Amino acid sequence: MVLDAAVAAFIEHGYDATSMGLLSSRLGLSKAAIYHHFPAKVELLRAALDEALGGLEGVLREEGATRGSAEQRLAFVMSGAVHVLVERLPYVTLLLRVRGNSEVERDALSRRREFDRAVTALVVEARNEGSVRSDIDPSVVTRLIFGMINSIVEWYRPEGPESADQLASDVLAVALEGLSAS
Amino acid sequence: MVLDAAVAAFIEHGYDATSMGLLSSRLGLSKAAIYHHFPAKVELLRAALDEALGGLEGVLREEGATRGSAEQRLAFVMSGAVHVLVERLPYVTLLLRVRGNSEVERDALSRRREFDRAVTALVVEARNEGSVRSDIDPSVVTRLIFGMINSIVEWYRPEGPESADQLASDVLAVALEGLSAS
DNA sequence: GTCTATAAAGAGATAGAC
DNA sequence: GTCTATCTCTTTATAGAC
Repeated sequence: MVLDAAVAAFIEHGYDATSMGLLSSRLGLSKAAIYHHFPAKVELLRAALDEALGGLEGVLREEGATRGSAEQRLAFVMSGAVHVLVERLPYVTLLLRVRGNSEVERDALSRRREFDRAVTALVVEARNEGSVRSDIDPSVVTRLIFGMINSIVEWYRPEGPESADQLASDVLAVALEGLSAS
Repeated sequence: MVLDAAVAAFIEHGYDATSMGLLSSRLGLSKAAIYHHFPAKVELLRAALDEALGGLEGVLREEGATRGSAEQRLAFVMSGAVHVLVERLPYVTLLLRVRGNSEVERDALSRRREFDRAVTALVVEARNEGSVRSDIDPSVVTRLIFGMINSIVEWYRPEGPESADQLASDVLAVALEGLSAS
């Protein structure tokens, strides 16, 4: 598929630095043939980012994210984010590289910030509930935890030894209990 | 300074996508003037990456990283990495964006992997010592913790409310004890 | 140490044939 | 649905004047 090849190239070289020429030679197609499928380079980016954001936003709409204690909902969202990240790895990887250099990128950043706000609200709830530590600013906690989760795109490979479920469980353990023994 | 302006532009647009023309207009200099200071675009990248890697490698050479229990040395290295990251924020940010698309980038990635290996060895030591949990693979633990630390470049701003010392202490707390209350 | 001018190559995108 | 050919603009880098 054209989109998957494009996303792989965008990840390797960055969106701006990926030329339609490089893309066409990777696909074994002419540049004109790519323009038959997508009207402009930026539409490839838009489609990929929407795939990633749709997955993350979907987690917040699931029942596990809206029912139960704040602690349970937070754990559900963290685990759900890990699963989306693994299942849509290239798309989420690309999303995390976006810096806001065009309208499409700024729209994606805005949706991403909305997701962050929802998670921070959940951390605040869990904190008021007494299940999350109250000695650190909630937005710092959210950023650190999602920094940990998002960093998975830098090294996780689906064909490797660790399954998505195992990874999600490891992330939850380290995030909730830390790396200290017992 | 030419290098600082270049690094800021590389961070915003990506190295490959930053043209010497953009750089020259930001500096208020002609392109030819930049070539008087640096013989090629890639030398700006090399200088910036060396600044970041030198800082991280320096942490491993300090006394706190070579003396004391593995637990103490690991905490020192984590805290030291946070401080280097804050003090050399643009350089480290650029380092973390490098993907290995040229010889200079591959050299930098290789030095970064060497740093990672040293930290993983420290985690293994701390684990054998009984101070780090043994139910999760040490290289996964290292990647998650440094994923958390490295993600700081995405949001930390020196002019903000949190000092580098406060941040380092928050990171150590979340990394070691997790986000759960008590 | 900085400039203007320019070379040579590559960019995104389109026209029109098949 | 894919091609070749082409347009126009921008790219890295250099030459040579001041």
